[in-house]
Amino acid sequence: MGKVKTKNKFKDFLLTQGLKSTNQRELILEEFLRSTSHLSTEELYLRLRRKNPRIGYATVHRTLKLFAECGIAEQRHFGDGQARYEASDHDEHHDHLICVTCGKIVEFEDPRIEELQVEVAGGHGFTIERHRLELYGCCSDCRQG
Amino acid sequence: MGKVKTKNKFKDFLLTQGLKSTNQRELILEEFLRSTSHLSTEELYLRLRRKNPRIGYATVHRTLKLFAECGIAEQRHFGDGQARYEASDHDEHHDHLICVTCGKIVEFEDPRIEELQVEVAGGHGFTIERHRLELYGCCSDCRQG
DNA sequence: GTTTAAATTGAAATCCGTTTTCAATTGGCT
DNA sequence: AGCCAATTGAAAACGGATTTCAATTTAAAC
Repeated sequence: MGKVKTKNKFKDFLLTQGLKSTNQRELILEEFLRSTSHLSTEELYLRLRRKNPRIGYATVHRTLKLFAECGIAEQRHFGDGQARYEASDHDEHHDHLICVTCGKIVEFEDPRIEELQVEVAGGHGFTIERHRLELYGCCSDCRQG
Repeated sequence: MGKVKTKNKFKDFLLTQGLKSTNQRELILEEFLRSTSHLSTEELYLRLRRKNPRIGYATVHRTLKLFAECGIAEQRHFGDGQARYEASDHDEHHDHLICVTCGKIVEFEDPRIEELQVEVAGGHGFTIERHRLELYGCCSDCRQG
């Protein structure tokens, strides 16, 4: 989803929910979209502080939750105890490869795996609502390739 | 792995690490093995309290970490913010189906998925060290089947 | 069986990310 | 401009994990 489209979606969301457009919300969305994804609240907060010291952690936190609620961002957990947010492409789901050495996060998608998941779940009488697949390992850079 | 074997493994671990065999550690392992897996520290602590009020949360916490270190238990996170521990079968890895309605946790294993994971990771230059696959959905009981 | 040094215990304190509180400020309507 | 509700940010509260520390227990030495 393009940046402009995302911004419009957020604006619409605010309108329909009776919420207000504020300078902070615009700045936070701007920075969120500018940055490489998978940012923690803390990281985004620090980036914003550099440019505009008059912005509070609580506001960043609340705004990220709004993004998630509105559907333009998704919350993730990669086991380091921090919540991270990524811009959501929305229609297409993807999974993650995480380098345990440098922390790099790569997104991937594989329909064959998805299909098998549905099959396996069905075999246990489950219908899948969502899933989480994370592969932890070592990237080529860190294997001195 | 049988209970007796597991207990021996833990005893060996304590010996080789210069740690001590204590009544608490025995009680905790006993209860851990008795219970259905995927217990949180809190849950295990409460169960132990019922039978023996003279056992502290900190000790349960520390002992579970010892179990993990020793290889007889594995720590898991299913997104409710609590760490859970399950007895490890060790050689064979498995993944989880989680019912979002009743919380039931079912283990499964699928070599075809594992294989595809290795393939996909390789395609991105990654070697896999471990992975996490969780399918969240609704079980047949909860679909009033 | 005593002694002794080191490990263990549990209550309470601390940590750390998340979330809430609340008085002051701001947005957006009339 | 004036009003009311939403928003903000600093600080407090929260919740699970972890550590501290004095008292206790273990097990090896005597």
